[in-house]
Amino acid sequence: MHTILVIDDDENLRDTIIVLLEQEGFRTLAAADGNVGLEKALTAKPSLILVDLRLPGKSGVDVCKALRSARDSTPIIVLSAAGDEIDKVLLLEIGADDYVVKPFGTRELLARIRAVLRRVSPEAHQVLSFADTQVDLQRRVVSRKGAELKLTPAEYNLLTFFLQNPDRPLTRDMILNSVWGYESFPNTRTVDAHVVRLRQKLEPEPDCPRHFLTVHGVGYRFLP
Amino acid sequence: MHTILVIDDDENLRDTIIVLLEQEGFRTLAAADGNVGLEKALTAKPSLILVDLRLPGKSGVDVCKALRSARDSTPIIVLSAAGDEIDKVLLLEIGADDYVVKPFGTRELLARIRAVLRRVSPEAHQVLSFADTQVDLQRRVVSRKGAELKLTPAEYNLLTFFLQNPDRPLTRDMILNSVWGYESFPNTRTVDAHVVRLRQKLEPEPDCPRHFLTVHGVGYRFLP
DNA sequence: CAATCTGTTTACAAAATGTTTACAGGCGCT
DNA sequence: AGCGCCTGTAAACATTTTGTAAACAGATTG
Repeated sequence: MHTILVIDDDENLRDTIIVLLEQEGFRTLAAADGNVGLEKALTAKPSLILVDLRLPGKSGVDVCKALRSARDSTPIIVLSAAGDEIDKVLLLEIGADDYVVKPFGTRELLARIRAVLRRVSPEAHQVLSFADTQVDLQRRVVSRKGAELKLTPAEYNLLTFFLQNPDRPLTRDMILNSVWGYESFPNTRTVDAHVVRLRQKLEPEPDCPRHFLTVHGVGYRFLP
Repeated sequence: MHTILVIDDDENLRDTIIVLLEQEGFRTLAAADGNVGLEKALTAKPSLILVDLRLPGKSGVDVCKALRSARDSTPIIVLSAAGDEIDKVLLLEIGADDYVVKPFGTRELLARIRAVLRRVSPEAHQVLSFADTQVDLQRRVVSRKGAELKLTPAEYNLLTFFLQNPDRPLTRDMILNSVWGYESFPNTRTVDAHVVRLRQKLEPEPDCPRHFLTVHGVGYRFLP
């Protein structure tokens, strides 16, 4: 999970951003001025830094320069007020990765953050595999013997749930709650139907399952 | 496609640059010291060389001199640490084409690389292609089997977004954010309509898409 | 070995999702 | 203003997915 450091002296804006980021599942750190910000940046090793250009104490530019000359390459997105003369070349030279002009929309900010994070920490393709099957969780692609398989959303969700809970008997209720969620109340037979579909697509011999096992009287168990 | 050789003894920086370049579609080669670098430069014929000034063994200056005296005219961009006295005259004399001072931003580096490559091989626009279609990102021109295709701005933007994110399911929201921007809030159906238009203009068989694939329940996926 | 319980499979209709077409407003151009 | 092209939306249509029921199969128990 990513931690994002927000350095801005405007308490109101800072809190707004913090709340937004936490809603989106980021961990956050905050600093009200450049010195504190720089210290947190160096000690807490955030994944990304949002820094205001104008700050009491050290300016945003100073923070960037200090970080980069400490050979720290944490990605930085600069926030700049509408009035500020934005010298793009300067920003790039001090090692900023992107900038956003205030006032900015939440979607814009999030999109820029995600874009920078994606660019910096590329494709740590987490690929789970069992037998001759690979599941690429990032790309949402399942392949067997090199050939891509088409899974429906429900099938894919069920499969990832099995993959995350291998080797353990799972009751139909546990599966329903985790895969379908607490809001929907489908019949427990639904689980069976989908297990059948998974077996047909993923088991070498669908009639004699070797991975999606039945635990009589209990539920199912996935064996990698 | 261009191959870029990176000669730098700082493993961290080297890897960062390599990853960046590969994300941008360059092939890469790496070397940690001047001797290895020189050898790779001569044997692998890269399109461009990034070389640190200070290197163990042969310095960056030595590498340049050696290359040029071997009548090799591969363009060279010199990387220099912030503290280094940069003697521009020296750089020009040894045949460097540009230099970048550390710490530099990723965008700056890419811009310089593209500028040098463009200067050296002016014909070589950055052209992405898939199947029998070429997309010239500089000229914003799309052609198929030599004939120019007329795309509207929205279609072109959508196409380039797909080209830059191949092989990965993209949700309608991601597409909206990236292509339409953060300010506008069009209906997600809008994406569908434009995908249809792209398919009609670019797919050999628009009813049986082979490149702009639907991922049911998720969004779309572009397959080169 | 029947009776009973549990799991499997098939088929199907409802729901969700995606495609296509048509169209009206917007924008630039003459 | 008039024209034409681009675009977003809506509505009709098509397809895929999915939950359920019912028939079937296998396991368990007394």
